Amino acid sequence: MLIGELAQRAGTSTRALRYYETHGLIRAARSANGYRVYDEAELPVVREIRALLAVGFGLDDIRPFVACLRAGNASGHVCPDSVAVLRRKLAEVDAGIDRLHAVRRELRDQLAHAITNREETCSRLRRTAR
Amino acid sequence: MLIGELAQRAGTSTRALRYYETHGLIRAARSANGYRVYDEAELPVVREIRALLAVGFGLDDIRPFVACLRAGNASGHVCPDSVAVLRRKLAEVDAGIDRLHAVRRELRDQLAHAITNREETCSRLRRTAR
DNA sequence: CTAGACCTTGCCACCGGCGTCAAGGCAACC
DNA sequence: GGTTGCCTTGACGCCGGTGGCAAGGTCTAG
Repeated sequence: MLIGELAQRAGTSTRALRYYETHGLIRAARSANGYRVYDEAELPVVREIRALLAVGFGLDDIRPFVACLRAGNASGHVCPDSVAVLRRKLAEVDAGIDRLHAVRRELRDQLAHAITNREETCSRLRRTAR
Repeated sequence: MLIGELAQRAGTSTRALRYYETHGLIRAARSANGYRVYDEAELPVVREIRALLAVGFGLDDIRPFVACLRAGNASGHVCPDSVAVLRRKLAEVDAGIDRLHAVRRELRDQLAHAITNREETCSRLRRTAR
């Protein structure tokens, strides 16, 4: 399988595949003319990468999942390193949610305050506009 | 007031202040030797910029708030344009929260699934490790 | 006079996951 | 042999808010 076919079957671009390779996530043999030749087993690896990227993982986070898949597991999630990353990401997401809630609260307060004070203060703006 | 003093009083760097200036957010007169000279009124403007940046606004979003402050309002939030930005940001934050909740759900499922299947699949990894 | 503490403009680096050329080689078909 | 369509490496762009450095001007205290 050449890079174009793998890209198409995995729903990504050849550019992305080369990028994953330079970062040690996928492997390719080379044919006589220098073309990358992929084993069928790379397809689930690429799909795993894409799925994890879509969830918000970085390439470094994804590495243990790939290693887990290569070790013969049906899922890349079942190995200790993967689980550790999953736990960490879950904590990060929780922190992100908390942060966004804090931001949301502040935005709501500011918005409420702005609307309450709109009448008295905007008269000044209207004078300026004239 | 020179740029160093303004930076210190606003809790930021001279580099940031020059950046804000190139993006039309703050203003400075020039002294005979070419130094930027800031009016006292720039201090609350810079503070507003910093506060909004900290909440996650981009410089473009901040512009209407600055204009509102310059129009003489005690708060930069009370003008229609600012309110529109606040509303938009609030919607964006809500969307972000929803997205993170979806990610969180998926992570929890994957984590649960990984732990459930750990025993049967990790034996294979242990064999590989030897 | 000199050291050092300001100030000036300008440009490169960063982060991350690519997109998008550029310039070229190789394969297959008409 | 020319066109088309694959492939190769390499390098720049992006986004946004800085940090940091270079090379220089300016002001002040000792």
